[in-house]
Amino acid sequence: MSRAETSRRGSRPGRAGIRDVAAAAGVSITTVSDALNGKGRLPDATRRHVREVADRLGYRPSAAARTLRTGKSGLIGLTVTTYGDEPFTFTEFAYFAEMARAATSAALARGYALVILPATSRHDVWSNVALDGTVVIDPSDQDPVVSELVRQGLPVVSDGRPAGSLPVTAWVDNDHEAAVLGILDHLADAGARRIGLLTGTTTDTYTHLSTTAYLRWCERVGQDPVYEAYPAHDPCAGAVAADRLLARPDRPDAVYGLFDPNGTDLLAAARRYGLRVPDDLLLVCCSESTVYANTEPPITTLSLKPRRIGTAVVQLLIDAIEGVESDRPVEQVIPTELIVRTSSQRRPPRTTVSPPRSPEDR
Amino acid sequence: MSRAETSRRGSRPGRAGIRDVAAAAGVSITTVSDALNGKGRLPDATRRHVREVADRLGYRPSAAARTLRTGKSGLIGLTVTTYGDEPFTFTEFAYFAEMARAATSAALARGYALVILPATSRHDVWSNVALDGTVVIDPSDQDPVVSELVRQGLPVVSDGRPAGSLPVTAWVDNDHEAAVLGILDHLADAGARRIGLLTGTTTDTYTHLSTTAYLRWCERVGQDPVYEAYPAHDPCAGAVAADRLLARPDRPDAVYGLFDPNGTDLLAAARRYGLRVPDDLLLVCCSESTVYANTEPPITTLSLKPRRIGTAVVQLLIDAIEGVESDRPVEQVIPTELIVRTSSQRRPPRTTVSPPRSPEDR
DNA sequence: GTCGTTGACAGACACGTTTCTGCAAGGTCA
DNA sequence: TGACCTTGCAGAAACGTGTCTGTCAACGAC
Repeated sequence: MSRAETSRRGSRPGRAGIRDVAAAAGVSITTVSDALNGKGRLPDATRRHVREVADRLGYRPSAAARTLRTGKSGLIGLTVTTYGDEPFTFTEFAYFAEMARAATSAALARGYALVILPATSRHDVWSNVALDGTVVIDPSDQDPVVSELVRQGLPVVSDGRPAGSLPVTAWVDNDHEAAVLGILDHLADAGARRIGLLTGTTTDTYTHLSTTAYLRWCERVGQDPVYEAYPAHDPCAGAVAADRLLARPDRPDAVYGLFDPNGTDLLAAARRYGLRVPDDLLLVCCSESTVYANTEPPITTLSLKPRRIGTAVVQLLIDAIEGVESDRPVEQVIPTELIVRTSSQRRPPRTTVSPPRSPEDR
Repeated sequence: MSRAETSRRGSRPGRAGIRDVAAAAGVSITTVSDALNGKGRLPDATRRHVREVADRLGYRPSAAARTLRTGKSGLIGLTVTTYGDEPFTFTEFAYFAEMARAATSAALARGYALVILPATSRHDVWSNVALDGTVVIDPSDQDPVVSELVRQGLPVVSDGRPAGSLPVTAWVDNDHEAAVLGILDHLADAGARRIGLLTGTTTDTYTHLSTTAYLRWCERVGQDPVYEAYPAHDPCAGAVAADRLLARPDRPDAVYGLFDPNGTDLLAAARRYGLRVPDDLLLVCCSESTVYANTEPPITTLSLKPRRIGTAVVQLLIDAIEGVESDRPVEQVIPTELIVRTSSQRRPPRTTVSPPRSPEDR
């Protein structure tokens, strides 16, 4: 009687509130909440009745109100690095796309959604969204965003071992040094005498670790380093750097490229200089792209396993958010995979250059 | 005196509320809110003082509370299509990555953040996040998610002209029919006599429109259609389909591939059959990838301009959210760009197959 | 001297949930 | 038969903002 069926003045026609459901079902707000969330102690009949009424009214609980009350939003931030003017860039395209895809998928499977955020400290955007935690990709040393998030008590998991004393909750990374050493050994085994490196000028951990590992390997085997660096976010610069590397007087007979497009860049440069791959030049690059299976010749690639990384990062983050005591280590090293193709293998018996055969020959 | 300096029992050490700021500044909650949001009528001295105190306390307004109060969350959904088991997939990789990048960038520039959501109607995820509006990529006919969102009164902008009578707020798309016709004419001009198509088995609008345009073009010029279809989300199937297309007795002398990896797939298949590109086979594919500038030979590609599309979609959506009366049309057609490279041009004077020359020859 | 007007702020409510506390009815046991 | 527990549900207090309404002092005009 005293209950207001009109659910106050501001009742939007398209949005039914929990009060409307309670009124329509003839029960209290508490009962509706308990029935829909599977809490409290209610007989199944009441539970079913409330659910049926809620469905009929098309009731959707307000995410904002739930977040305000429970303190959990079900949202995870995904922070990506920024280069120069571009407010936001997916460098290492296929890597990031795959990683983001796996992360999104893993998050959704546990009921969370991902919010894409820039690494810049634009407070107005960061503070406008209620996050339960954040995934940070390759944070820089003393990253202010990470510090701020940690200060607020939010868990932060990073893709990439944090440099310095960045206080992240957990991290996942490849063993980049081991990967580079493995590739260099692989190339040396294939007969390379002077191995060159195509690297980046940026200061991220991946570039730094890989370059350092290369330099140390050179020192160990007594080879002079032969490398060219370029800003990795500029695709044209990569082609130029590949060209420079092969134009040097101390031209390498094998090259490892740290970034995704380096394979085609190096292949094109090799063609310009009349170098045959793999006869005159062995080639490996780090890439997640499948195009290298079908280039001429197919190019050996190093996969960083972004899907495993994306999945692992999100699992760790959600474990931390929910306070789950999982048996997952908080510092995970994901093994890389070297996909060996023609470009890094000298053909042991030198066959004639065979013209492609049509399937009828088989 | 009666004011509680301890800000109630549940005061988290890392989180200062608006009450704490008010108490520390010696003013009321109203004054703090007005000072920080630039409303009300306050002397500049008070405004500055409040801001200074808020900064000192590291005050960040609660996004959830603000959303609950104002009804605006500053979040935009980005819905991507789902294929089979994969809960979530970025097909047409580079296209989606570029589109998402541009959309994120445009949204951030206007103070919004993007949430990645699956097209499946998993209500638990959708209703857990407060959205101001949604971008839908290539919605299917009678998409239940779109209907539900519209029913809730949320604006929905689609990338791709909506099929049927889907009630979206606005849409942006390329003129796929014109693009296909342009490519077919381009290939015919280059001397193609029988043009084949590599297409998909999925029912999305892009595939449908492109295939239909191809069939109509064939009918008009009196050519028998020569095409192979495969599930676009399976990369291996693409290679097989490319092989099938070139193995047919009525082998085409030119092929257009609708999907990103088709270029390398077709190139590899052509090599297997001993077909030279472009001499024996003209090639064009739809792709945003830059690898086709450096393949041997470079492959002509059609760009759908995903960055312009991503930007336009977000601008339209935010205009609708904010009720801005912009002069932007609610149905936008973005022109495509054909990047003509070697693979679709017969060399007018038939030169000898020149071995790659080293730069010293120049 | 009183009355409207304006500036500067405070009190209180509402947003829509979740959840703690509590109450009545009915069953069980000493 | 009362003490006590369980069941089924209702009331009301938060969560942290934004904002409407109202108060108090100062001030000029009649």
